[in-house]
Amino acid sequence: MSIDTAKKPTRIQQRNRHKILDAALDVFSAHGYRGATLDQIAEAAGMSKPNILYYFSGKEEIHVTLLSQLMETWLDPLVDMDAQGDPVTEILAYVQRKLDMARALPRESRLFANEILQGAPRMGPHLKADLKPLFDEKCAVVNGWIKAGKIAPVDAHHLIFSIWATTQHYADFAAQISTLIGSDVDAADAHLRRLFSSVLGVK
Amino acid sequence: MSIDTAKKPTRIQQRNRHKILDAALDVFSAHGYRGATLDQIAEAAGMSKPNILYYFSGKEEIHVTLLSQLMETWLDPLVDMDAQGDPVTEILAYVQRKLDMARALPRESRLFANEILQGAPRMGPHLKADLKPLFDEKCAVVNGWIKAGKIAPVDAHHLIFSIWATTQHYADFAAQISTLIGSDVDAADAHLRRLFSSVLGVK
DNA sequence: TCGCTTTTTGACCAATTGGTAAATACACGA
DNA sequence: TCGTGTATTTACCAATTGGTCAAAAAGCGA
Repeated sequence: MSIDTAKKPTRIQQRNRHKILDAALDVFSAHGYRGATLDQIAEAAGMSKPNILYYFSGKEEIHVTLLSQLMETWLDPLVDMDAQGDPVTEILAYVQRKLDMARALPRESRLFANEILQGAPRMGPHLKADLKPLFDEKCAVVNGWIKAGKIAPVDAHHLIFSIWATTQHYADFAAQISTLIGSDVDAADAHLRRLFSSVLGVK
Repeated sequence: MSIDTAKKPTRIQQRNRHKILDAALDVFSAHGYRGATLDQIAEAAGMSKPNILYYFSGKEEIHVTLLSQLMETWLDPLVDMDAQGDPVTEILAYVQRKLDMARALPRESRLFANEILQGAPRMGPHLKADLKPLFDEKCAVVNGWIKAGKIAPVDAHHLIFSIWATTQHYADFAAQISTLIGSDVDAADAHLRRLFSSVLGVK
């Protein structure tokens, strides 16, 4: 019986699919979609290539599965930004959550960056369907805070872009950063806190 | 006679090498090193694959040539930051130059981002040899400005990282940005000016 | 233990890839 | 116009790649 016919997955299936996805995340995030090979993934997973293809219908399905899973956790920090909370606190907490996530999940960050760099060929729909509504909603929240005089009049779109750029930079450009400075973890936190609190109008 | 034996290059050689590098920049920046194929480059250049290999010894040499050429122009905006000028003016002008460059040379930005994302396998030496000294020098300049009380006490390292991240983001993540907002060019300029001037202590 | 399903593998394949060899077409100074 | 080095192409190759198939192995309920 084929695997995807809506039966409850075996414990072996769960474990192996997870092993494959973890190995694939290593390989895809390091080499990009085209640069990754099924043989690399198979070796990293400690399984044979045909066995990989027993659990996934092909290379692309593995990649798409990773991107879909990623999209969920990737949006969480922004989802949690609360329109009812204190604006500056909320925004700075969002920055911190993004930074923590980039540090905890650097492979996911690079997988995402790779996909976007290449024009989001496999994630365009996801961006429009999942990210855009959330982005618009939170921009509206920020603009509401501005109109209420709670924060300085920044451009909401570009404020969020700046937060994404500066936080993900530490994961995506780690190779560059590590050749320029020894890892200086707390300094990044403090710097970004200072950067964004000052633009929001905190004295 | 082989090409690289230190004879002056023919006009045809110059033109074709340039055509190849331009085509390769298209392909490499869109697909990454491993994802790019010589056939794609050949087609984009309007030449046959063996003819490409008549001008370059292989795929890797094309890529390395592009990265070397890029490194020069890539550092220019930072080189021009003048320790003798007005600190805030100098830093904001640097931000603007980086932003202009990301807009004028998005392919180069993505080529660079691709290389760093994958751990800088072909550019590690360049980073240490060219980028690091310049980076250290300019960090010292910024720290000098801070000690002189000319700007607020920011972390020089992370300030520069933030400038790189926010400016290059517009080139590297263009696919994402264009699905979230219609291109809003001037707003990015104004936003980054506000962001960095506020953190530098400008009221 | 038996019998059936799930899981795993070794052998294989067609397409693509980076690269080569040799022959041909071309430019251009004498 | 001719001859020599330059430029280009056609035909090809070995290695790699994503993927298939049938057979073997391993689980597992009865």
